[in-house]
Amino acid sequence: MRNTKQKTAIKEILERGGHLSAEEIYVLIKNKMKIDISTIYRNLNMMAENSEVEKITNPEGVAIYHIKSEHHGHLICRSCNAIFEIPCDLCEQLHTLSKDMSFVDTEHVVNIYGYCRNCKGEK
Amino acid sequence: MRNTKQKTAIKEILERGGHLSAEEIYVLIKNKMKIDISTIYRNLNMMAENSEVEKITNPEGVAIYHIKSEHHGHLICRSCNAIFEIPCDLCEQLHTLSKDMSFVDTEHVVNIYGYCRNCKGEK
DNA sequence: TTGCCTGCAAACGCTTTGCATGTTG
DNA sequence: CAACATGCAAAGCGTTTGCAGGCAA
Repeated sequence: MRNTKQKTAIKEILERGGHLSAEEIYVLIKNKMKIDISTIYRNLNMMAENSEVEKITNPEGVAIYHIKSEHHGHLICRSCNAIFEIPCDLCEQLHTLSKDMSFVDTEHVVNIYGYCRNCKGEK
Repeated sequence: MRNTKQKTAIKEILERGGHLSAEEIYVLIKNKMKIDISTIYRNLNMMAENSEVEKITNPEGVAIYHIKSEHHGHLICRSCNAIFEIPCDLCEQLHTLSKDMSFVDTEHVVNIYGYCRNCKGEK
């Protein structure tokens, strides 16, 4: 895997810690250098295969990327689409559940949907 | 919301208890009657708004529909894409977590990815 | 210099939408 | 009869892919 400035730019943005779509990353980078969104997808998918980043799907079906970190859950705001991380103390329980179903678990996702502190009033 | 045979057919299929994409529902119905896939999408989206069915997104980003039931989690097989339900005893904990973040939770999703009993050998 | 990476453009798959027609209540 | 649901076709959107040229090693 070769180093390019596009690749570096994508990593830098993700290392700020956000949860971003390819489109959002694209907008942030294209002001500063020439880049195509297909390059972003290609790099993100590679990084996901290398387990450098994690790919989740938001309620609208759009892929969201963020650097891989400790097991955690997501709070997803139905109003502004913000995603917050929450610590996940449930790993053991989920692993046990899987074993009960003779299922080999490689990963789990805990998503809580609702309204964040800023959007509470709206519904 | 008016009754039509297309609507009835969609409901009947979902009431068998599966987790299906619009395409899969379409294939099952079109052998028996004239139906267009847009009709299926329109009906599923209506039912989702009425909270009759639940809409989740599989790892490939495809919408999957199933009748709304007790809170539960999903075991999702990365090999054959089968989805199994698991009882969810975690509701209270998730609700507490949300409150700690001053987040108003309306719903949560617990997805465990891995390999089901049939596909275990493959990875 | 070699071969991986990029930009560009086109294709792809899932989902939605506009419109004329058919069906329900 | 009026309102709504349907089929059809086309558009929309996020994502992927083929290809020729460019750049890193």
